[in-house]
Amino acid sequence: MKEGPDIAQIGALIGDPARANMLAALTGGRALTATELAAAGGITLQTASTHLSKLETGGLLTQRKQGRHRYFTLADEAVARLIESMMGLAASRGHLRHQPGPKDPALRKARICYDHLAGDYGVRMLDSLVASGSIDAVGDGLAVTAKGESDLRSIGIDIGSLKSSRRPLCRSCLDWSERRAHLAGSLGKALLSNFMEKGWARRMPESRSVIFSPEGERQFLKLFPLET
Amino acid sequence: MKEGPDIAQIGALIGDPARANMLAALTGGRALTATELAAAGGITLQTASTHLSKLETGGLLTQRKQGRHRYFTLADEAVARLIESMMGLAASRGHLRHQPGPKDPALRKARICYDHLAGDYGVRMLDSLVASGSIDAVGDGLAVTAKGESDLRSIGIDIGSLKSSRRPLCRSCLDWSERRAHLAGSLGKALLSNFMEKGWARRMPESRSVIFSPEGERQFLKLFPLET
DNA sequence: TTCATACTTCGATCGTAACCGAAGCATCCC
DNA sequence: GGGATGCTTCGGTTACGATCGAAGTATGAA
Repeated sequence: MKEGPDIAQIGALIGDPARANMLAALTGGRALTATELAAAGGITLQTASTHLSKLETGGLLTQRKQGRHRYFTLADEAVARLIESMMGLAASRGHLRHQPGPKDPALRKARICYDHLAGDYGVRMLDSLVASGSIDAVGDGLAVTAKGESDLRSIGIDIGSLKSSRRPLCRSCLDWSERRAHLAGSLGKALLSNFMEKGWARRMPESRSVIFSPEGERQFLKLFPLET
Repeated sequence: MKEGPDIAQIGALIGDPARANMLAALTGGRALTATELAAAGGITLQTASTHLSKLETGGLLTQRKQGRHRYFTLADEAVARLIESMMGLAASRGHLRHQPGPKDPALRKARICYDHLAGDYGVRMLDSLVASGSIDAVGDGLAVTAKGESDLRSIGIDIGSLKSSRRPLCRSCLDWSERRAHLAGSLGKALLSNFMEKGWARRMPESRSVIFSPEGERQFLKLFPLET
């Protein structure tokens, strides 16, 4: 029975609460320093340091020195997907870190998932893109249609240049709060940065929440209507 | 930073080597007894018992009493997917339980992944189905075409009845040995059972290996040719 | 009933790893 | 240079959980 890859190492790395919290914080997509991650994990800097080196040698994180800071990121999009899918499973099994509180609503409405939009608004956006025929949903897979390509160009997104990257253009990502798919991949990322550049939305510091301005919200809801 | 689902619980469950081995064994899709799982985990029956109850209350396993036996299965296809994707990640990070040994080749060639065919043959089958136009690959998603529906019917698989199940018809599943996608979902399952009913292939006891008979292998390779 | 098998629960041991205080480097600023 | 900040390494404590022996419960067989 000693065959195949070793799941236990990765499981154990994620299995420690402090480390899990740090990883969850990094799902926000931002590179964070050791000190910030220590706070996220609820531990002292020394302890965080050893945890971080374990996560790095385990291949889940990469670090980048910048001056006297050390910035940590998830090693890979694959890691981000694993974390998100574990969140999905955990949510479906009722393993919650706390009961839904007052801070949750904003998070459920719109938040960052690695580098794209998640939560109610993320799900709505994908639904709307599919309903309008901009994106073709086949099974689990997503593809931009010709109509979608021109529609998206009109709001300032060039599909052609996105296609050239090695990263998949569209990918569906299971949303742990909505339990439905939202849009990941390079297009998901491009859309979110587009909103932020236009000033429609901005990130909250120290959190994964995404806040829409009143005008941005109006535009967003108009651009991605819900058909009833 | 106390927001969202608790990954650590699930990670910790998978993080113990004995439990990880038991879960990996269950990825074979068979229901296994506590005694068999104890052997798979390399531990005594008492220890296995406590592990199994933890896994069950954690929502990763379900058990079914049958006489004086207790049969355990993965709770869900979602759990199976998580385990497989962790295997993929572990393999890509070089976390191997042992160096490739003499027993590996059969496993790399064809093995069970929950309930469908994986390994070299699994990847080949999907490639061939896509190349022949039986399956449409859009991004990560897969869909059966009209041609595929009739082709598959001719080998004894009724897509119509599969569609009625709640489970997705096609799903791509990342193969940890080939690092490419193979076919999962109810169609993947149906194809494998079709091969076994025809006597083309059978499972090895105590292992995830799938062994093709000489005639079965001939037929399989003819049915799913590799275009060069 | 008696015995055997399959499994669980109890109790105790033991190892490992998480943790923090303190000290040690490295980098930046003045 | 001196002093601050960011992080790592060391050492020692502590706590949790994995482990197994032994005893207990349930099911089946004789």
